[in-house]
Amino acid sequence: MHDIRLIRDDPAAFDAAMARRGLAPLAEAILALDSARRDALTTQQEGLARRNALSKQFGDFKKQGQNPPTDLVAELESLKHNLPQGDVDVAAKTEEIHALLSALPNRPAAEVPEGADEAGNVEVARWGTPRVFDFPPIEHADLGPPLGLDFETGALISGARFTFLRGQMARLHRALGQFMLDRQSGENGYTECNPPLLVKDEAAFGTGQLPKFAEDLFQTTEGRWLIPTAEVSLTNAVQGQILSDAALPLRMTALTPCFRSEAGAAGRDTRGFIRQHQFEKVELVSIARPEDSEAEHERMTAAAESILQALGLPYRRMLLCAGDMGFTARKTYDLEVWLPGQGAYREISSCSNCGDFQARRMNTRYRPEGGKGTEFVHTLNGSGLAVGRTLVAVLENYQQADGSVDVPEALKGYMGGLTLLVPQG
RNA sequence: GGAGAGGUGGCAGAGUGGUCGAAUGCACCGCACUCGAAAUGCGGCAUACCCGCGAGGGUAUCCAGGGUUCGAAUCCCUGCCUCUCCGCCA
Repeated sequence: MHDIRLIRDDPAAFDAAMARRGLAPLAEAILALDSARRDALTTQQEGLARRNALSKQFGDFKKQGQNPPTDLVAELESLKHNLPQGDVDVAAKTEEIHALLSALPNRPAAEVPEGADEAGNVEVARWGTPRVFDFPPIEHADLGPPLGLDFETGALISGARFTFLRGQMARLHRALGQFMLDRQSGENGYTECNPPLLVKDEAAFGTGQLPKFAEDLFQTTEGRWLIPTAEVSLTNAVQGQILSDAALPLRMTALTPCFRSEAGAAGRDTRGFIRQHQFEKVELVSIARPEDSEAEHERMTAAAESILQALGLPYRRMLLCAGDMGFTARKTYDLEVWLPGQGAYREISSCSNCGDFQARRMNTRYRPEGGKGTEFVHTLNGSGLAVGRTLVAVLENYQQADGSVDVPEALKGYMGGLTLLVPQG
């Protein structure tokens, strides 16, 4: 959500920022609405002030046992008749401008590169050396089934984009989640959380899924939304709050299932475990002071990278261009892991600084120490990491010629003695 | 799911139709006293928005939304949430 004052102060800069996202100029229309709303509001407030004053007189007459003069009564009568319409007028204009503003994406940070889509993303770092295979590495979709990655049963009971994990594969999946959560809540200093997976409209609005992206979510019959990421639950944990300066930064992590309808992704990644309706992810969320959010973003990205490094998975860090960033982000790093079976880098984590964009939607503020009043916090979120995609990366990077898969050193303590995944039947 | 109680400022907690944006206590900030601190005294201390160059003025907010009334923290309805008891249940 944008600060309307920012648009009033510099409409051209606002339009320029939206243009980077590929949007047509909007400031003029917004400001016209804003001006109409304020006119209506001022008129209404003058009416209310008049009513309050007259009501006081009315009460004074009554208290002295006198009947209020008829012209006083008449004016009150007319105010009583007219004020509700003024309310409706103001509410309608407020709603109109709110609807418009809440559907606009965040302004990209200055250092975010120009670009319309992923082709404009910039590689800023690369870690690890892809392993040299003495046999042709295969994709996880072919490698996985004999190891317990059961796409058929997933499709049987739930349909496309659902997978059933069995035996050693289920164990490896669990090990990955536990390992990541331990790492983030331990060394990396995030507080482990176990949040609700179903949330109210307000929460989905706060993190930006609503009103624009409802079709990407699953909704229960009684109206709650299944979280598409724990970002929604963790970030909204501070909705409506005024935090103390000393409490910041707030760092939270959670391992949760995530649910996505994948509307609009028809035909993409239909094979394999990359794009599922349900997947697990360790999420990182930080609530930070504005002046610290830049550094916090780097710290968070490093926390996500620490998992890839510990698992020995080569990756690169991409700085997303303006056109490829998510709705709420002002700056985003994607981590892309090397998948030798596909011969490509694939997204496995996305770490975003949302600035005060979500904080405004949630109305989350803090009291700066020594300062006056309150200020919106900055929110950040990142995957640390997506468990399913990490499973894919482990399979493809640690595969052997005979179709077995080595368990990475870092996971051995989580595997109950299992050090090698072996094809069954 | 059934029955009951309740939701007031950072916290606790008064307030049942106008004099209430709201007593009091605690916390916090400033000043005084003090070598300093504590104690004490005095003063201050909600949020958002609108008008105004400013000084300042105004509006709204006592969970939320409706309603009654000239006027609602206070009365009525609905919803949400919390607590207690019962039922069911992992």
